[in-house]
Amino acid sequence: MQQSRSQSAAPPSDGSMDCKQWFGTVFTNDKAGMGAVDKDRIKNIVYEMSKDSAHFRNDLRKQSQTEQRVRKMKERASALSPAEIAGHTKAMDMKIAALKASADLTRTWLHIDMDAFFASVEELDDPSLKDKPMAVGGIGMISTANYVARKYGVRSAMPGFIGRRLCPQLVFVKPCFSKYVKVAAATRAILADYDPEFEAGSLDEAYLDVTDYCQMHSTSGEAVAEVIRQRVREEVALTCSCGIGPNRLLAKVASDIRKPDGQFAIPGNTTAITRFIDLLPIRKVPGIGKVSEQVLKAFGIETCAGLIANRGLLSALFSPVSTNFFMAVGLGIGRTQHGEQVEEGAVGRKGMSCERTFQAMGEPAELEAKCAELSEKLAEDLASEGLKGKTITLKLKETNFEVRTRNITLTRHISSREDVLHEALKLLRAELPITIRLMGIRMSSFLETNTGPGQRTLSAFLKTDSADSAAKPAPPHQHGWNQTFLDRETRQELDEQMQQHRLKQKSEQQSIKASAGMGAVSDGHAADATLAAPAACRTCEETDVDPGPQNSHADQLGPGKLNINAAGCSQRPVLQMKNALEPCQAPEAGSSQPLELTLRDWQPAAASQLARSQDAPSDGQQQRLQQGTRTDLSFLGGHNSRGSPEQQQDSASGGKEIGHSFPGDLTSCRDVLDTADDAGEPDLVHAWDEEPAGIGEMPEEAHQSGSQGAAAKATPPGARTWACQVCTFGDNRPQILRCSVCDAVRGTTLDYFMGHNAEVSSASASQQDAQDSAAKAGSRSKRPGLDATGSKQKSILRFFAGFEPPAKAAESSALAGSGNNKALAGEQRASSSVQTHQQARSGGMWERAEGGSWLCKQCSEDVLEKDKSTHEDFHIALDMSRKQPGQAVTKHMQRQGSASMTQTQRKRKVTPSGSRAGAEGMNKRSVKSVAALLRPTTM
DNA sequence: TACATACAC
DNA sequence: TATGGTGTATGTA
Ligand SMILES: Nc1ccn([C@H]2C[C@H](O)[C@@H](COP(=O)(O)OP(=O)(O)OP(=O)(O)O)O2)c(=O)n1
Ligand SMILES: [Mg+2]
Ligand SMILES: [Mg+2]
Ligand SMILES: [Mg+2]
Repeated sequence: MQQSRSQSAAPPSDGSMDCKQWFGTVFTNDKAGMGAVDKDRIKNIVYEMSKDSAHFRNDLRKQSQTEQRVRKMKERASALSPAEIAGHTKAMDMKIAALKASADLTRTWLHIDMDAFFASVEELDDPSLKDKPMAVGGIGMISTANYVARKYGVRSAMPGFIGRRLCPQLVFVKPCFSKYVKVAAATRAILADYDPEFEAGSLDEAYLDVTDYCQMHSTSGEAVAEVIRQRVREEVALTCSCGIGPNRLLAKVASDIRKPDGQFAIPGNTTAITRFIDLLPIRKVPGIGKVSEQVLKAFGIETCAGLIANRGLLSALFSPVSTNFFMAVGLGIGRTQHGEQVEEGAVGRKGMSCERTFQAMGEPAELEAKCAELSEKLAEDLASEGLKGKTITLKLKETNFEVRTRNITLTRHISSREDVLHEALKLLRAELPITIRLMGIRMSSFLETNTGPGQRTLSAFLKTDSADSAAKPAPPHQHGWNQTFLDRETRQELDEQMQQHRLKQKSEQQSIKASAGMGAVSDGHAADATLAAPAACRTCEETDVDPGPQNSHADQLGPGKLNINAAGCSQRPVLQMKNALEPCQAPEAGSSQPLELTLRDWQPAAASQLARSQDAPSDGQQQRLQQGTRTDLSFLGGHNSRGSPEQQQDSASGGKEIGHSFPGDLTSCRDVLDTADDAGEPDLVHAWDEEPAGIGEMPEEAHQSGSQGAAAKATPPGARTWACQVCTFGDNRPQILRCSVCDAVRGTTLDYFMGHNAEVSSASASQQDAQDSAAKAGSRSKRPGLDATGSKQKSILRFFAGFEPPAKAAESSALAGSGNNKALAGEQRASSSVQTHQQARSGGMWERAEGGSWLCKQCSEDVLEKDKSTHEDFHIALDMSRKQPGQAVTKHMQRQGSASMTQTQRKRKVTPSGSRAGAEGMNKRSVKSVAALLRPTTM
């Protein structure tokens, strides 16, 4: 059948092009802020600087492969008979009909994406960068650039030296993930007010289903977007862009249209959707990247209308998965549900890896040493999550940039450094001799621990148990369980238990609340009386509560709920970095310092309160802090870098929706769409590139609160910080914390961590712990709006991967990733609960036992040195569950009054953004990245 | 299961 | 001189 719609006229080409011409597409494709750039100039500069490099030759190699692929497809296409095409078209018509029938246009989704995120955060620290072209990264790699720099063609993933050539005045700033994580946390705290179940796609973006919110408040998605952007501007001092649409795909694509600092809505009617999607360049679709774009263009498909118009051809040439994806995209249909939550004890991730780029090496001894380093690091990460896998993959990138992966699947699951190294070395030796610039090790095929079908889970046990008696469930150790409790699996169960406990308490408390009013609040305060002055909490009570969010999430996290935030309930934002960071680690090489983040404070009232607090630094102090920090880190310039975390996200699977049947028959779905109803004619503006508006200015006062003690507390060299396992485990959890007392949703993992770091003096290690653990996740795979799968990811972060040795300057990689948890581990500290935690940890809870182990004074358990931290976390969690019978929260107090926050979200399966799976209701998501960004710009 | 690719941030 | 790190999905064998 004929396509009723015509694709944009793109002369089908043979897919090949002149070398230079093709290369010109590198870094010149559409990107926000690049509308006015001189693409030819960029093309020439990039080409000239790259043409003799190994990297460029690798690009050519890949390009020729793509061309080859296109040639084959063309051959197949020309061999198709008209009948075959007709058959495929018919099939697609049916598929389209099914998609339409299952489409749900009644939801309202928002996709929020921060503008030039890393760069904007750096501008907060140093406002003088605002009007200068600036890039976050290093001479080796740029993570992102501010909009001023984008005018010169500088952009993400571009080598710094090319950026510098494009713009000689380009200022380089090393990435500092911890700052980005904090800012992201602050932003998310705001988002949670509109959809407590929002899904973070990465550190800088999130999907919100505001359907319920809109209904409840009789408002529209656009209005909500305006409010959110305004709040982000005021409370976080950054601008973001928002896309509003009936599904995730459309919201995601829309968020890029008015960027920066803008929003764009696609109404939920077929007319509007069709108009929008038809003209949308395919490359704008998440999941369609450089290669897919090139292939599709070879068939004359440049905009999404072409996906439908050429449905028969696409069906004949592409796999069903891709074809379905293309049809959904062409119809503007995407997921309309949040990702599904990960089952309790299930291993969410599919794999975990560690890789590093370094100066080329080929010496076996060196290679093996590198392998050992990676094994160690990976083993640590695996241990941090209690994972054991049986497939080890060794990744080698030759000096010509060709990548080789070799893997082996064992019959048993392993996790130790020794075992990992042993297997990795075998894989490595089989490849010798070889000279490489990168090595990586990945573990996958994880052992699913717990919760087997026939296995009775601890939570189930407790549930039953507690249900039978009025007594609160006894803490695990009181049940006579031994130290196996400290194992990760067991901890997961403990987590469940805590959740159940909390749930129960919550319901109890709610009834109490109903009859006693503030009683609960008082109780909460009382619990922590020693730490804080309740007075400050008063303001909280006025905070209005959003019922929805609350009950849906308050209990998710188990123990995690601690509170955090030192600032006091009245101060909204969580951030307050005051004590923040202590760098979790050592000096990173070059990264801009973590401490600076001055997260602002929010409202005037809060500001005044802050001013009073002893921690609140004056503006002057703050500046000094910042400067100091910078200076301190300057020495980094050289070698290692380390990274920090970023964040992650999730997604889930799609479900089916309710049907919308369209009139008529589908022979020509497109026609149906065309004539389909609808009112509201949105004026869709297809102005993909807006002029870069500058980044929003912030009110001076927004820069007040700050970190104060931060700088002061430098972590002693060699000091190692530990992440609170209790709070950490459950990766992927979105980090929102809700104050059980006042219901304010503010904190985040960061805040969280703020209070949980404890230093362990000596200890070995690498401080990378923190970073490492941070998030690693971030994957992406599926086509964003649509995907379907769901896997989880962790998040991660780490960064600074950089170069090692010889190169004096290392670069670090910062990347973006998503992930949340651990990453931050080391960073901050907050005032309140922090102390509690620190006491728990460091305080005299340990006594030397014979044999080198330790005796826990609280439970008399004999614990090994390596398990101390976990054990401490166990007590913390226990403590919390007891104190807070009422609800999720644990405390609400603190010195100047802090709010207790309860973590709100839980992990979800993550479907990468570009997954093609599940055409209609797919899910997906996550990310991360890092960057090598850091090489010193010294050159 | 093994490997390479594509994609996302 | 110089081009990142982590993760998921997909296609093919
Ligand atoms: N290849 C990439 C892409 C992105 N990032 C990091 C830096 C970005 O600031 C952040 C968010 O990515 P975005 O794609 O959202 O880009 P920006 O936020 O920088 O810019 P925009 O205003 O276009 O959203 O992720 C990265 O490290 N490496
Ligand atoms: Mg962004
Ligand atoms: Mg983004
Ligand atoms: Mg795309």
